[in-house]
Amino acid sequence: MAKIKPGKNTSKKDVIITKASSLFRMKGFNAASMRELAEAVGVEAPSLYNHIGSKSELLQAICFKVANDFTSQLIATEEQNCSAVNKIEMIIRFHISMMLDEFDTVFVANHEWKHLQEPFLSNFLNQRRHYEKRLVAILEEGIRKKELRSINPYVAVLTLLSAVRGLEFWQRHKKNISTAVLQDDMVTHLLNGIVK
Amino acid sequence: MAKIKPGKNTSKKDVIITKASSLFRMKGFNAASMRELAEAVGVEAPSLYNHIGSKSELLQAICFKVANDFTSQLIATEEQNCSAVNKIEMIIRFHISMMLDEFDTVFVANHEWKHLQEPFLSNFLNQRRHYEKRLVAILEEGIRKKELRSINPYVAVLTLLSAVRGLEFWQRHKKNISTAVLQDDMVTHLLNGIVK
DNA sequence: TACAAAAACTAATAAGCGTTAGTTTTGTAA
DNA sequence: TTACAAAACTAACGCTTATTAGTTTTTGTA
Repeated sequence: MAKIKPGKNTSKKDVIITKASSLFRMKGFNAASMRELAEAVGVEAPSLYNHIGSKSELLQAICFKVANDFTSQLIATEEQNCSAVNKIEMIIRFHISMMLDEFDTVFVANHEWKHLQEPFLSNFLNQRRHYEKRLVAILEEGIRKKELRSINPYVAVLTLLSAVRGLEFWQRHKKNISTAVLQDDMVTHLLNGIVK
Repeated sequence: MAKIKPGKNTSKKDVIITKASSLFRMKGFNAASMRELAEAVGVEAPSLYNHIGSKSELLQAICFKVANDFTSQLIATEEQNCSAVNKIEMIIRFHISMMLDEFDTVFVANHEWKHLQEPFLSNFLNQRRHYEKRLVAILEEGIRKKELRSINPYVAVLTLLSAVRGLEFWQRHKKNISTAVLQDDMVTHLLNGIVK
């Protein structure tokens, strides 16, 4: 018997993907072995293949789950009837909460996408590029409407996304500051830097 | 004969480390093989061991070179007789220029330190933690002297460092914007966000 | 020109990898 | 209780890895 039973709405495949996210984050995709993953799941390595197709498939599942989550949220934000500044704040807050709530998967998508195989690698990069372009468009709108300083929107998007990504280092300081303060301080820092 | 000769002041070991930086950045430490590295250098794999001790040693050389560069510059900055805001700007600009001029090595130090072996792993993390604490101290000084808003200095340091780190994605846009504009825009964005 | 050291080479090793094949155990429903 | 399918197991394959051993070639110097 497996030591870890999947719950009612959680297939064993989901359990494997969750454990893989944690393992890939901690050791990196290449350094994490299927034998280690199997031990974390509570089975022998070959048994994993009753539920998944390959190691690569696990990375694909993780990366595209994250990519789709971000894209969906962006669409929802674009449809909102509010100022560009408000939209940017919503997006920043969403990124922050994803970094905190879906840490393992977001981390893996951010760091290990490199090891995706074609055509998944190209797909993933295209999706990310497309996402960034839509963020730039929102910033350009804000600049046009004089809500924002006339900075280079590419640089600003790069700065925003990278700053939020940096929450991967947050684990260490979690105890000292509440996540509410964290969110507000980051939004303040990043928005004040560009708002007129 | 080796295809690539070391120059006057460049030992073959230096050539190997440079090629390793590039390879580790592109493929990751684990995915990059010594055979690939040897090919890049222009020899057979075992010949590398006439110049280096191990693959791990290469990663150590790269990571600690970068760590020491940053620490040296921080010391020089701390000794300057100027405001906290000025110091922060100097540090931001140094980080940006390192990201642009020493791209491969900084990238590897940022992404692949995980694969350092003990005691090097602990050393590296301690050095980084120490570095961050000294940045926090500079920010605290700025807040105390009312140069800066009263934000949480840990959050601000995290935001600054992460934003600058994000320049690893810069390669793509290099053609569109000059590095001077880039530097100024980023400094503006990040400093305006915290300066009173 | 001869000698010594440096650095290249070929061949091989042990270990670990993802994965497959074939078999046995387990859980479910008739 | 029997039968079937899902999922576990053991054993093993072919491949790649970093690295070592032993040998030959190249290089610099006396």
